[in-house]
Amino acid sequence: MPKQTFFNLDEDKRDTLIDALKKEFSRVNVHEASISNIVKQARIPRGSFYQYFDDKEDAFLYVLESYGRVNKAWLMTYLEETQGDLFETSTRLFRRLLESYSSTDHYQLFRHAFLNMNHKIEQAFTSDKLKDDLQQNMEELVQYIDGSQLMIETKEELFHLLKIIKAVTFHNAIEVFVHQLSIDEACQQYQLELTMLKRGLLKKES
Amino acid sequence: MPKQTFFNLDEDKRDTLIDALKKEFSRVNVHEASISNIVKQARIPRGSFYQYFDDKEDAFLYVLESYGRVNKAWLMTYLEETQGDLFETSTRLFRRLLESYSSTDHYQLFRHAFLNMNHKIEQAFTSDKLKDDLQQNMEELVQYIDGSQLMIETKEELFHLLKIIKAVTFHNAIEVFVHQLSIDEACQQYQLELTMLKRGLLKKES
DNA sequence: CACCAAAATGACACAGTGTCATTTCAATAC
DNA sequence: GTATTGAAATGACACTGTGTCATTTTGGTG
Repeated sequence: MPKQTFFNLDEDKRDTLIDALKKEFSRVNVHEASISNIVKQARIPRGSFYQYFDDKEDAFLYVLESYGRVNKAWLMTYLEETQGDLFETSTRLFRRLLESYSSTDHYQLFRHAFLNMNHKIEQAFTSDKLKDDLQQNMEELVQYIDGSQLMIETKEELFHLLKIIKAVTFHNAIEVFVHQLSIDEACQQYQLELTMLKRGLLKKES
Repeated sequence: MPKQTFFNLDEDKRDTLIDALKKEFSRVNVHEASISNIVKQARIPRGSFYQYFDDKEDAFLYVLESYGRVNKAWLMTYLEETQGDLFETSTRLFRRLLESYSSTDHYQLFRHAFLNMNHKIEQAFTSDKLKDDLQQNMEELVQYIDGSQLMIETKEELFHLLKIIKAVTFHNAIEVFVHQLSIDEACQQYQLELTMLKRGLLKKES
């Protein structure tokens, strides 16, 4: 966490600094990023940097955090917007996620943020806090889903369904961010895979 | 890639060096690892290190590579052993994967290798080389699966099924490696999720 | 034994981090 | 208007670690 001094900074100066951070962390990864570049860009003396942050890592995490909030928001939206068709919602949000990450100057950083997100969401998913949140939303959610044609009955199962969807989401997103798959293609694949999930793989006795 | 000099080294010396690399890269992550430590441990002069490797990264990738082969092997085994029940096979191999990664002195390194594996396998999955391999194995595989009770008919679908399984595998493995979930619990979850996938989520008209 | 290429060696230049003694600033008291 | 004081700013510098390179050693060959 940045030090109090950082938050005491007047807005202009802080913004300049944040911009410099984003620029440098977008240019290269954390370890190649140089504090010297940052302070040069932000036009602050070297010592000041350490007045604001513990170290490079600290600054990086701070910047990352701001994108982390996007993810949190995404997850929340996900839970809130999930009405009607769970799968349709997923596909829509998947596209939105990809597009929001793509339409930015700081692609590197976003990419990083995204890869990092896995850990974050993973944490969220395993943290007691979110489990509680889930528990609370569960009742409602289960209503929706029970109302549709899905075979989800217990909270346990819903939890695992979300986990599977998340896994598929993540892996398709990786293909976009790491392997340059086009968003359209990714969405198409994603949809296909969700359909398979929905339909299941066992042959119905006919 | 290490330089030729490295491969010319007599076995003893090379092994000592490799041990030193593993030790250092197990202790901390690549960026915290220090070449000074490595050469001290391996009792070679600093300059020699650069005779063998371009830099730290190069040495790291070399060591990682050796574990990478485990993954490749896993993937191959996966494709070969997949007979009878695809899902049963997956569960068995999932456990084997976790256990092989856990039972080692170089846990850090393994963890790293594993997280890295995602990229690797991802590459493999999107590389033309493996796609060709898959194409070749597909015909056979489709026979097996067609023979069982699964609704997989086209190569496309099989490809996506493998992708989904991989995604679920990876995410459960993460819970073990990053979030310290026990292997038994992970396997249990994994099995449950595969069952959901198999069964599908749409209510059958009854 | 002379010669040569490949490999070994370690001193050193260089880059980048984090510290710290000192200075500046701004708010409050008198 | 001036003194006081704590927070913040500043940049020189010590320190750590990387990669280079001129020099030495080694082992093989004519």
